[in-house]
Amino acid sequence: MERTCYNASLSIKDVGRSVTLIGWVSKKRNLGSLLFIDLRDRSGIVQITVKDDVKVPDVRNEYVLQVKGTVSKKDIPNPKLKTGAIEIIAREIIVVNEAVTTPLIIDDETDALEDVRLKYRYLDLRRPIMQEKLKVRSQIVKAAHEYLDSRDFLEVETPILTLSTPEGARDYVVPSRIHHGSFYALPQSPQLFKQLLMIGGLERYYQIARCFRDEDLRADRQPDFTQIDIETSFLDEDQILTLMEDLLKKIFKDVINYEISLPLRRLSYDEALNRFGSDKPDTRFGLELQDVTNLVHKTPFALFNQSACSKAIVIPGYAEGTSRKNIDELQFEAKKFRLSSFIALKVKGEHLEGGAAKFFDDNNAKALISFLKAGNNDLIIIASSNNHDNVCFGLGALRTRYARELHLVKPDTYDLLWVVDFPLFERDQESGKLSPLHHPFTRPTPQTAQYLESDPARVHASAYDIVINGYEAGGGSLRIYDQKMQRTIFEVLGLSDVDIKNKFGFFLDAFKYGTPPHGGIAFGLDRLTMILSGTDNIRDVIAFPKNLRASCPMTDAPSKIDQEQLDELGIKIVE
RNA sequence: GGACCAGUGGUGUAGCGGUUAACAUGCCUCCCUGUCACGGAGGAGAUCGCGGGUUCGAUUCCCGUCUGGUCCGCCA
Repeated sequence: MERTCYNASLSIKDVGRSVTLIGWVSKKRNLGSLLFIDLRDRSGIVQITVKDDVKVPDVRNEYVLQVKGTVSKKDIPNPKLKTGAIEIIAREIIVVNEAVTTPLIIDDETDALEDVRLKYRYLDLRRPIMQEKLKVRSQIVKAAHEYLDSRDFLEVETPILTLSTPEGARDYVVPSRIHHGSFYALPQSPQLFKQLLMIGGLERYYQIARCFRDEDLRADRQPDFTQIDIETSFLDEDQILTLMEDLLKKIFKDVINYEISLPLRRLSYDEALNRFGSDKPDTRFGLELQDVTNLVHKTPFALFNQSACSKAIVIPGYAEGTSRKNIDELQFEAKKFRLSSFIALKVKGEHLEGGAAKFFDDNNAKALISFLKAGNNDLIIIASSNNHDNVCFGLGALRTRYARELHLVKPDTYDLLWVVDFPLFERDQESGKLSPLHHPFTRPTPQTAQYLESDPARVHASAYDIVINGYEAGGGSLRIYDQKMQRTIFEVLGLSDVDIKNKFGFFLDAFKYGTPPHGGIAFGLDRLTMILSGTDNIRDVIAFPKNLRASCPMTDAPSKIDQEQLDELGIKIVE
């Protein structure tokens, strides 16, 4: 179709030019013998002015129009529009296609709720704000391509139909027609393949990789998501982190023109947990956790003096207006984070108020207030338990909650850091079983590898997470490249010989043939896009996402399939 | 698997033991030559998610259920 240019490319410099534009009717204002049409294309909106000497067909919202006319200067510009200084005096208006009334208002300020937007996603995507987010996503990918290409990385695709492996998330599973009773799995990540590419001598690989995990969804979690997946050979941890910092720097610069200063801070897992109560801390605000175990041990309060760990956070100025009810709500909230209870104390000058204040004599109260550097009207929250991690994670959750409530985070600020030096394993609190904190291919640190069999909890991992604004935006590690060590890890994790052989036999086999030391990382493209486009909803940065029940409101997937298909696959549905 | 919140014209909300179910926006018709959130006049459009219960009477209260969202578990 004939088209001179995009709407928003026109400016005062084009006055007098004859143009042909194509777009959707965003809005019309009919003044009788004068008609204004806001014509929207991907670039933006321009005003079409139709005078009464021009024959106008029936034009309604979201009709597709081709408009021929002349660019003209407006007497009174509209400052709200990029093209506000000009208008197009129409010569001819052609209706390319008609539209019925849309179920949602196509505007950044749409009033539709999310399920309506998802059902009519193709209309939702017409909203400029949505297109902007997809543009950010595309630009991140472009920056990654450019950077990684320039550093000799090769983009390689790995299978979507692959082998189901135990552990980790639940697999999405695909039945085999040729092999009845056998199933492919969709990859939870290309982990094994990218390591095999290193063994295959590729040295530097990347992929914009689709990953699938059949777990419950969240505001920042989809079952079908995308990673910028990277693997390298012969680089040590510092070299990998440096390379990846440069990639992040380019992404932030190219996409939002934001300079991040390098090198990024590194925080050990231990420090992150103890200071911020999280393995993905948002350090744009304070409210740090402080250890008060020794201080509160002196009080005659059983919770305090019988708990191995007591930590506190101080909420500035929050004592005023904090009622019994607020605290109860918070207690309820805290229970979700395995924090069975906490103590709230209000600071009034040099005294404490609140239920547990009676356990503090003047000296202890003063000591606590001065140690925490708490001021008048601050609220002190103390969590105590024999489980150190629960205290930390629980307070960490309350910490972010208060930061949100008190607006302690400035918008458009970015906080990037590495969390490093993770434990290799974590122990399940109920079953006591060991499981890998990262994944079972993570290399133990040289200093701690010796404890693998004797005291696995003591082993640390050569692993790193990139944390941006409190989101885990990516994670990686150096990988095991020694067959014997890989087998030992599987055994420590409790895998039987049969399991090891069936699930990882091909993988372990490959290690024999000169495996290079290697390591890599995967960035969550969806989360990066969320961060750089300022949304906390992952569905906003995916063109056609699933809802919380993992179905697609537009296509109604997943769906039943007919009997013929089931028969072909040798599958019987049990009702 | 669990907790919490919500479900009322196309869309988003208000309401409340008895209403002609309100408002905004969208939609339709008419008027309007400088609008840009145009304005003016009129109009259509809702079995108040579904099922049951309490009640003389339920959109409103109770129970169940479904749907959507937020969170916990889960996400190697």
